Amino acid sequence: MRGALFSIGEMARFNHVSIPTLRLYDKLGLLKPAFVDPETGYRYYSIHQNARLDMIAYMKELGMSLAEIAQVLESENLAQIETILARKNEQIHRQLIELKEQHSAVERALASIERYRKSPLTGTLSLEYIERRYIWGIPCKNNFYLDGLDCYEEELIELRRQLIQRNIGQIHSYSVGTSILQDDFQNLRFIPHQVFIFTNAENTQGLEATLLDSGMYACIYLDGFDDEMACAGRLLDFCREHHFAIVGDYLCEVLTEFNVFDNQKRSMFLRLQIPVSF
Amino acid sequence: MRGALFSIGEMARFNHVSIPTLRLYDKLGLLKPAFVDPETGYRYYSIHQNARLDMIAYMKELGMSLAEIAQVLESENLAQIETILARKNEQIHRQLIELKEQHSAVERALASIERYRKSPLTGTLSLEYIERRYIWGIPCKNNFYLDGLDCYEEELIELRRQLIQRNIGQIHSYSVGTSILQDDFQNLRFIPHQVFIFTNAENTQGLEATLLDSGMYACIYLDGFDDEMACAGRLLDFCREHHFAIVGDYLCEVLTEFNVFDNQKRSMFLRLQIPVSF
DNA sequence: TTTAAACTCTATACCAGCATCAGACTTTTA
DNA sequence: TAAAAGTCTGATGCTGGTATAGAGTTTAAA
Repeated sequence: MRGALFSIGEMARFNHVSIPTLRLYDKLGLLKPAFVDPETGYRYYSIHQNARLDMIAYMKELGMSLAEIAQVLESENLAQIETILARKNEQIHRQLIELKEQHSAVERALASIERYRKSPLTGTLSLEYIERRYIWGIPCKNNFYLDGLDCYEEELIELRRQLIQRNIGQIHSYSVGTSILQDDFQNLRFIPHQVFIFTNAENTQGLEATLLDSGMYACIYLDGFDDEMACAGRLLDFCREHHFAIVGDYLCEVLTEFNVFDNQKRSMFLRLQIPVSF
Repeated sequence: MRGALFSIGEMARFNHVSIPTLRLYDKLGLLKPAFVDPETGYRYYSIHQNARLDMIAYMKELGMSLAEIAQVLESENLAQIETILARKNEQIHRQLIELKEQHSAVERALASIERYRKSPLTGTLSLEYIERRYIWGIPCKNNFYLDGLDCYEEELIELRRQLIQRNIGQIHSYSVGTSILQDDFQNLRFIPHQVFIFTNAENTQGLEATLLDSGMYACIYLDGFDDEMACAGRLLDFCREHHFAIVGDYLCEVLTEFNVFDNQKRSMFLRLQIPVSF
């Protein structure tokens, strides 16, 4: 037992921490060695100091920072530990929520890629039943059909600004869309009405989201905004050929964004939609 | 619009990031400005680059590191995103489990302090009903009753080692105890039998924990190991006076450890227990 | 046109909780 | 007695930025 004193390496092994960690704790005053050789500076620890190291490890497990731990160890105040623990509890709660959101974001991202893989080819026309959705957005100030993508970006900037103002930070967790009023669309007047995010009833804290009821939609898939107007025209033709009655506004839904690979322009996969009845 | 180019400050405002962040992204190659004035070094961004910044923010929300993001942006490979996302999903899962454990550890700590507050004074004898518990431990090699606290520390080191070997790292989340065989105890032979942790059926992955059935226990509370033998003696007397039949091994349970305030010795609050029947 | 205000540049340090060196010294083992 | 293993101090790096300092640039008002 050599007088019940251990070298730093032994102490590290016993307590399953690293040597630099012990040196750090020494420097921070969390755990001073029981004895330091004044000649060589070698650190020697007593076996009793395991207890202190246990306590440090425990507090670390509770998620406390070394500074907090040092504070507690110094103040020797039980009530303060309780305060810190209560605070830590709240923090864990927040982290838990954040992590869950992250998790669902990742799931959505994976689903989105999957969906892109299985989506029909660009230009495909279809008639689909779409479940009820909610949207929240702002009116468009510019006409990006006339003035190009720059204006669309400006609308997005404004939408983001407003969302952040309402404490809905994570715009990326939602998919974006734009609309044209029914009447305008039926006459092929490409005048943007709204730019919005799709949301669900749950996460509309503070937002008065608009309900889009479930129903049949005439749809066309395409990648990129460039062909939107042409495709929208085809979609209208499609409706007329089959004598579908248009019963609502035109929607352009961004299914997946792949602006990863291009720092010049957004490249997206879109689904244009018109609600119809028969 | 000045040719659709923005200064770094404007870009930062539009996208709700800080200027240093943009500079960092530039340096890391995540987002190079569309134009850099070769004379002044001023950065100018195109409005189209919002999309790229969106994507970066999105990937950050998914919990990816900047290095990972750079990798994806460089490789331009969709399959790789999927790989990274899947990996991230696992990581989130692990973090979630960890966080939940942390949470319950904090709760236990708070409960433990509460319990300490409400525990009887040291030396109090009592007869208590204790719910069923599980323990897992190792035989004692040394007699810490004879050889002092140092030997107890050695046992703890070994217990910890074995637990870590079995992937039960967080010993601090459990409370510790020691036992003496019934026969030894009844003859006041202080020969440690086991050192163990209290656990519950759920988290005994891989451990064959021993069941301690519910029942009545004669108990005595005390703070610190120093008086354990004396108190154990009083406990035995207590049983004999009241004609309790001892029906199992003697247990010494560490209710709360306050090794915070003392780097020389552990200071604990203990409950000595003997299962009895009438 | 001048001047002041606002902006931007680079470079550096800082945060936590260590890990990982380098270069010099000490202890233990063969 | 020499070699191997251990330890010392001090510096540097990691992440995702923030916050400085000191110098230069752009923009707006006077």
